[in-house]
Amino acid sequence: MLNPREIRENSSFIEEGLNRRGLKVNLDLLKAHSKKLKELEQQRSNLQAEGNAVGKEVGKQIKAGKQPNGDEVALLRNKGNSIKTKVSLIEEEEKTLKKLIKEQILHYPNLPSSDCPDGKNEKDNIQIRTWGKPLVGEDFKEHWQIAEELGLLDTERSVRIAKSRFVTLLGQGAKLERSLINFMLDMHTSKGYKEVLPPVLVNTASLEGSGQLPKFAEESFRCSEDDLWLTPTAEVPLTSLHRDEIIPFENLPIKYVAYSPCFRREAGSYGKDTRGLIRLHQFNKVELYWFVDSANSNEAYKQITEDAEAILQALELPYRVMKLCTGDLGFSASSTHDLEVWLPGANSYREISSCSLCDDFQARRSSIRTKKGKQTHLVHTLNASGLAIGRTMAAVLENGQQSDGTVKIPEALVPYFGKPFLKS
RNA sequence: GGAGAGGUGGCUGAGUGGUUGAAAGCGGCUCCCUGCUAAGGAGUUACAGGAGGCAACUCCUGUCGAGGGUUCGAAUCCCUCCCUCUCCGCCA
Repeated sequence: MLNPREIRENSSFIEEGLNRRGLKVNLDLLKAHSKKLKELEQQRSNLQAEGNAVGKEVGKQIKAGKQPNGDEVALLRNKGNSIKTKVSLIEEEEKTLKKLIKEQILHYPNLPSSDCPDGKNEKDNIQIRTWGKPLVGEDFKEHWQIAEELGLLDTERSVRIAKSRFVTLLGQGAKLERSLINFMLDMHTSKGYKEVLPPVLVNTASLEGSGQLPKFAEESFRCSEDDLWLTPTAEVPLTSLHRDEIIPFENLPIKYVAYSPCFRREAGSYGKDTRGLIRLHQFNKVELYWFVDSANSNEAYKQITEDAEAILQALELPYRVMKLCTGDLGFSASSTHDLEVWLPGANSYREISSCSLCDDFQARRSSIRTKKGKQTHLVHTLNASGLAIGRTMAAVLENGQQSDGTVKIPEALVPYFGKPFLKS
């Protein structure tokens, strides 16, 4: 959430930031509303002070022996009543204004950080480094083909169970998925991340707190009978793990790693990536999440990205790191590095992790603060996929495929998978 | 699903209409005392918004699960909702 105070006092700065994201906004009206609200609040608070004094005076007089129904007390009562009427009128006005303001502010995304490159869409993203040597050639199969040939998954029967864009992993496929999850969790926990297994049904407040609501309701599955949604990413429950808390300063940074299934409706992506493991309504993901003091978030941003990259390196999967331009930035992020893994079968790089710095955007929405001395201030939050499991499996299959139809398992994964090759 | 109990500060727990943002205890912090430790003493210890001052800080308003209502005045009375706990039933 953008800072309401800043909107009031420095709206052009906010407008510029939103413009860089390609949002043409004029905050004049919002600013006027916000200023008006402050005025009303001040008026009301003055009246309330007056009313409190009247109340106290009545108490004093009755204690001093004045008749509760006597003239002097009645006069004060009248005064109290007239103040009350005025206050309730103002409160009504405040309420509508507040609602109006909140609705608008919740719809505005985070401001891009100053080092975030300007641009319209993913074509303007900037490659900042690459790792490994991409395999290039005509003969590489796509991962869904390999998976089918090796009997790792069943898409057709998954439609019977659920619908399209769901997958059932079988045999070695299921085991490969499980070994990837365990491998990633182990690697991250060994670096000081605390493992979390959160609820995957989350309430509206949680989705609002991390920025998925109110704007992206159509992207999430909702339980119609309850105030619960299927989480689209563990980022949601992890943010809300500390919602409405003041985290002791000495506890920062807090670093979590969570495995969770993720659910997305993928509205608007009909026809895209219809085969295989790339785009599903349900997929597994290991997520990294940091709560840090605002002074240390840039350093943390670098570290969390490297922690995600370490998995790709350990799995010997070539990748590149892209710095997202302002037009491609996610709603809550002020800066994002995408990790794109090389898929020789698809002959392209594919996003496998998104590492984002959210500054105080989620912290403000979720009211997550820390206290240094007597000063309470918002923390900064960061998140990174570490990694998306289905896409990692796709990458392992495509990069490890051999001419004889088997797949070589990366060495680091062998202790988890149990054998160095995948064959039918 | 049935029956009951309850939601107060970091925690335990008082408080049923009038300086109660809230007793007491525990915990935390600061200082004092003490050869060290233990014990002891004094003080301090919620959050949000706003006004004023360079600042230390001072002041105002709101907040005792949430929202309404009664009243000059509500943690305290009334209504609605939410949540938690216990017992029974059911169940992985």
